[in-house]
Amino acid sequence: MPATRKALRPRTRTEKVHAALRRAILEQRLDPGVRLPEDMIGESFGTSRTIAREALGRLAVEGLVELIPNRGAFVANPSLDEGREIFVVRKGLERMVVLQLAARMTPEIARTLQSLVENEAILASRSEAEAIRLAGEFHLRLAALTGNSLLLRYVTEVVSRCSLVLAMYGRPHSADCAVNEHLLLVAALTAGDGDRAAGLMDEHLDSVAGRALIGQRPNGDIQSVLASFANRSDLA
Amino acid sequence: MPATRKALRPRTRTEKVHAALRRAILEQRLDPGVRLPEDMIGESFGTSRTIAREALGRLAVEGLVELIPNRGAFVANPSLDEGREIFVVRKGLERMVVLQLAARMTPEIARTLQSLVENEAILASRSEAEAIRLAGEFHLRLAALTGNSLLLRYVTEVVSRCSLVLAMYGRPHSADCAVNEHLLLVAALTAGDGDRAAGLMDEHLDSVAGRALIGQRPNGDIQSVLASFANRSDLA
DNA sequence: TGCCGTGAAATTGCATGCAATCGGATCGGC
DNA sequence: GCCGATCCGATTGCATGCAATTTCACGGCA
Repeated sequence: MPATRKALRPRTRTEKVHAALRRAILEQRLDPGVRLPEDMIGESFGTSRTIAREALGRLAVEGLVELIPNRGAFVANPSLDEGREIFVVRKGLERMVVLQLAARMTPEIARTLQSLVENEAILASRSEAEAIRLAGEFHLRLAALTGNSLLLRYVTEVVSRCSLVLAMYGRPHSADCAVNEHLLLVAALTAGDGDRAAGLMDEHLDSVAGRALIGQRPNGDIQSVLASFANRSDLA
Repeated sequence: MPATRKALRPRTRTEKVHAALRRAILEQRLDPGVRLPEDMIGESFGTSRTIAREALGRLAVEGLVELIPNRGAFVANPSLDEGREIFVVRKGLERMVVLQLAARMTPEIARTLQSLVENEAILASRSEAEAIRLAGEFHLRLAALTGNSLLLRYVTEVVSRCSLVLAMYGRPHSADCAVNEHLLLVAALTAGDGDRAAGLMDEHLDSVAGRALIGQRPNGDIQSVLASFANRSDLA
């Protein structure tokens, strides 16, 4: 029974708020630089400040939130230079992913990859938020397939922050990934050609990052945004 | 005004305990798997459980502590497989470091590197804890010199966790770095030969990881260990 | 008008308190 | 003697309260 390993741990409120806030930031529902008062977050999720405070502290460790003592918490607001740094790291990490993957390619993984790109083409264009989420999803799946949990964690983080950077400095839709590029990549991977895959991945990421230019659009008030995320993370 | 810099942000107690605990774990003063009760930590640092709790939550995000809901916090206890995963990621990250560094080599950086290895040879063997700290220090400095703060953060994390892994599965002193290997590396770097440096770094890390074998030794009670760290992090 | 104290409101940092949950000891049944 | 149910102490999860700090508006003064 390889089904449920250790999955169903009792999640604490802190974990839920942490996860919900992360989603909200990564889906660009909370603009970079926006202030995140503890009171308001607690109120939005129906908890006390304590919970909000802990969640913010953890998000700060992840680099998604900036915590300034006695001043408050803010959605991370990376400079363009920091954005570039993040992309550099991402490229390095994703290179590891494809190399690892190509090295330990199996028919089963190959099949999984195939179905991945197929589904991607189908789900491609639904909602804006969905598109953003989907853009990173492929890369996350790839990382997950390496079986290296730390690598997955890091890739998750950089993919997240890259979409944040693109939200700030890219034009609209620049966070989207070209499906055909993914297709080429999968072809190289299933062929076990790690070097070629690494090259393709590099190009792919360059093409994503290359779209960085402008784009600015503020969101409405924070509370209404968080309300929708609070619903999703309702305790059963 | 007397040059009281405001650059020094006021550190919160949470941050201090967070940092102190991290040091304690990374210097192997707290053995992997050891339980970390909130009460005891708070007491050790002269704060309430609230602070200890927040610090533990943040350490969990960093992967240095495992947090089990309703059960408590434990010093991370990576399996041998997880240890290998961490080393894989570390090698990839440090490859980025040397490539970046070789690419943007300047006379000043070269000088810094030189003095780094020289000091290293001098300080090499003082105390056990110092040796452990020093082992990672060189790699951290390298990462810092890239100017990429995210890369630095990740390298910091993996170096930390690698020393933890070595504490568990390596023989004593296996966390130490060979100074002469560092010397060769610096030579390649200052020559701007990124590929060669990358190769050397790979070998270097393999030689460190290769020493993984056995080794087991529990530390005394937690409180006495934490006491020394509490002193260091006293608020001035 | 512009600048700089001054004070009040807002917000954070932290401690404490209480209910919920877990682990282990005890005890009874087989 | 071994195993499972039951209770109790220990510890966590979370909310609330209070002091400290920051922010911001106001008003005096040049």
